[in-house]
Order: sequence, then C-alpha cells, then structure tokens
Amino acid sequence: MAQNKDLSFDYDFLEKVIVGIGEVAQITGIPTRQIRYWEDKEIITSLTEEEGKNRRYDYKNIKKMLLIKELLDEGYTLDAAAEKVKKRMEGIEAVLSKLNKKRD
Amino acid sequence: MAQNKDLSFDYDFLEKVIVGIGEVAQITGIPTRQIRYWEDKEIITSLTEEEGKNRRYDYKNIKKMLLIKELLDEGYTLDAAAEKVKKRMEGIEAVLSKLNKKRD
DNA sequence: CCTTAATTGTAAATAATTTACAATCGTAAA
DNA sequence: TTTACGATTGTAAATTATTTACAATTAAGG
Repeated sequence: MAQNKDLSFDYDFLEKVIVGIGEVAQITGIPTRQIRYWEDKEIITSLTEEEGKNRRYDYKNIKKMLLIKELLDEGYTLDAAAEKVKKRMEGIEAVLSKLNKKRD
Repeated sequence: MAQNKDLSFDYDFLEKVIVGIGEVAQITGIPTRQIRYWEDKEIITSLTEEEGKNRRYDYKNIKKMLLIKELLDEGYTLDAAAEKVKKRMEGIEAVLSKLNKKRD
C-alpha cells in the first residue's frame, strides 16, 4: 500500500533531517549547555561549517547523544561512555549506509 | 541484532523530532517565506503555542509539506493540493498511531 | 581537604525568526 | 488589453535564540 511505502523505513527523512541545538535539547532532554560542553570536549561534532553560525545536528549526532546519555545514567564516565558509543556508532553507520545503497 | 533494533523503524525518533523553520526549509527545499505563507492560509500549522515565538514542526508537518510540494509541481493549485494531501495524511496518521500502539 | 571530571551560569555579540505591509508574477476571464 | 485573483516573494524593525568566553559550582575519589 501507498501509506506503508511512505512511512516504513523513512530513510529519506532520516538522512536529510537536520536539527538546531534547541530542538535537540527538547528531543533528547539534554540541555543545550551540556551539548556544547560535549562538543568542546570533542565527543560530538556539529555540522556547522563556519564558526559563529548556529549548530546543526543530523540523525546520527542525535542518536549518539542519546546513547551517551543512557550510559551516563548507568554510571559511566563521559570519556568511557564516548568510547563505548563510538563503537556502537560504527555498527549503526554500517547499517545506514547499507540501506542507502539498497535504495539507489 | 542490536543495531537493527536501533535503526529499523525508529519511530521513537520520528515521534519526538521537532524542527525549526530554517531547517525545514533546508530539508524540504521549500523557502521559509513559502512555509509561512502556507501557514497564513491555514494549510499547515506549526506547533508553536505562544505567538511571536519561533515556529516548530514535527514529522507529520514536514511530510505534509513535501507532499504538497510534489502536487504543486504536478500542476495542482495550492488549495487542491491541500485537499488531496489532507486525505493522504489521514492514512499516514492511522499507520503511525497503529505502530505506536504496537510498541506500548 | 584537594583534585579532577562534569556541569552549569551568564553577559555581550551575533544569528535567525517574527510580524506586517507591500510588491511582483502568471494566468484566465471579461 | 485590462482586470482579477492566486501564489509567491521582498524587506524593515522588533524579537527570539544561539554563540563565545570566562567563571563558578557540584560530586566523587584519593
């Protein structure tokens, strides 16, 4: 059915979606201040090319933040959480790029 | 596998995602000016509660804009496109809410 | 207590958005 | 051709949101 095609696996959307820091805070529950701090520590990176401009995050960025947040809640240190998430992200990226190819 | 669980049907994300007007413009290719115009004409509605605050859109809003854009390109008038999309959105919403229930 | 990791607070500057009023553009009818 | 209308676009002034930088605070371990 048509509807199903529109919604199941909406990777077009996941691929294209871009979100500002305020909305990421709203989506994830992570305060903007904390997001910027993680970025200072180079645990996450925003998509912004020029400095001074507003930060932009994509799906993978947001996913990563949520994973880090979970691990922090479990008692990990920030660095340990970052390390662990880094590995999980590789898997996630692999799946995403595989799905991209399928749709070409 | 864990990765699959993280990515396939990420409805948690689709449900929670919220995007500003500038990013919607970037994602959809629809200029901010046009998005505001459609809102003036009550063809779409933003999530903003208080006026004067910045507009926020969710997944369904963005989906709707993309559908309208497609129909406009096909030659529909704005009102005709809005009418047709309204019906399609009902189907999409039905599918989404059904999937929500499944995950409770 | 002391140290370090992690987070939070805030002011001033800048970026981005809002609203409102107006202009433009294309098409179809008169 | 002119008129009317739908659709879009332009823009200035006010406002909201974000950025950067410097500093303070909090919590846990040694």
